[in-house]
Amino acid sequence: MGIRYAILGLLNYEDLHGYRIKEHIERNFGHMWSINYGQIYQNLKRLEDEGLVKMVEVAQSENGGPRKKLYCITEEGRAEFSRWLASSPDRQMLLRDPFLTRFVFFDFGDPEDALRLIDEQIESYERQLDRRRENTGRWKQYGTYVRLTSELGVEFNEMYLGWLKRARGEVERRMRAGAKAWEAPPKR
Amino acid sequence: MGIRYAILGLLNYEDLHGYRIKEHIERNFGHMWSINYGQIYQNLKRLEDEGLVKMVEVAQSENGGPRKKLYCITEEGRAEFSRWLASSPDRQMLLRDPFLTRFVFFDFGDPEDALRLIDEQIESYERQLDRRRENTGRWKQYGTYVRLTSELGVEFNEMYLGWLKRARGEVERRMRAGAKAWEAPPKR
DNA sequence: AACATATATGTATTTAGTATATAGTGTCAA
DNA sequence: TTGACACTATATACTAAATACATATATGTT
Repeated sequence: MGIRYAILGLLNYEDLHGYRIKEHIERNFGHMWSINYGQIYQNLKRLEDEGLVKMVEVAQSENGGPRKKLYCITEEGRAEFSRWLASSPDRQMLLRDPFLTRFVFFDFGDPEDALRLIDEQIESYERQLDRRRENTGRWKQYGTYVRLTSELGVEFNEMYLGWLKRARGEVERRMRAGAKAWEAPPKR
Repeated sequence: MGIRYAILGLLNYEDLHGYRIKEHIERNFGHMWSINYGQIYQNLKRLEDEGLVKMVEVAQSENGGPRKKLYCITEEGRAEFSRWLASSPDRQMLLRDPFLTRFVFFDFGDPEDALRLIDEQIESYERQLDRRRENTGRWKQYGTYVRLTSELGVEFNEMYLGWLKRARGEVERRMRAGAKAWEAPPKR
């Protein structure tokens, strides 16, 4: 029930259709937020059933093309969104990372594999940090809260890159020292 | 398919049953990892069907009590775990936070509500940081990778608390200045 | 003509997460 | 002594989220 309110929140800014919502989220929250069409269209349908949004089908452009369903938030929608916004979040932050899930178990793995995976992460997050910094300007127009959130994104990225590089150093030093003979388990 | 390998990973250390696995995860990863019995028992069953773990039913203790199903990793299981461990993660980090989801939209809300929610977060993360710092010692026995991961947890927590406090200051200052008259939407 | 790309929506399936049911044992207090 | 509560243990039902796949039209390119 989080996507539901994120969509409702975006509709506070302007009327949108599914495709544009995905584009918007990708562009603005793409770092920590990746969303799928399936999730969007299902949520839009349900929001409409509940009367929190209204839908009008419109042509894509003068030249035709697939028609789009433009959604606009209703008064009921705004009221429901306000209630949610002021309510205390019921859950803690959720962080799930397929890299970290592997990393924490690497005492059972080959340090060389660990180094390779770390390097992949460093490269990926360095590119991400560049993009985030480029975008900070654009986010300012949305107001204080959006700007602060984007700053959090940058700070997180910097912190994480720092940790990755430190971890890399430790793993490499430990590997060179040959501190622990790593034994491959049987492959079959 | 992440929980599956996390369970397999824990079984590398020692034989475990469902209840103990949850306890283990809660104790050691409880900050960023919360798992549910439903997920554990389903995954254990499936792992057994696939021959990656073996199960023996044993009594709980001498005094009786509900019997437990003790799971142990097989050779096939170890091989499959090794393959997974060395494979490049297919997805990016996933961060989902019901507080941040609200925060980013607070240009449509009452700053006083924002302050209240921020204060709740600060209190919660300050307690969490204390617990994490207490635990760092215990984690060291598990090796370099577990220790590094726990250090990441602490660094993340410190960074996030810093951001929360800065954000609080900005919101408060902005509110006092009355920079923007906030208008409540119709409640009904 | 064939192919890629962009716009647009939708369904099906799998995985993750939440809630709740069940059941035995031990403990402490009213 | 019984009854509430906590602890150990497993299991199922249900909801939400995430992924994969399917469809359709228009534009530009080779």
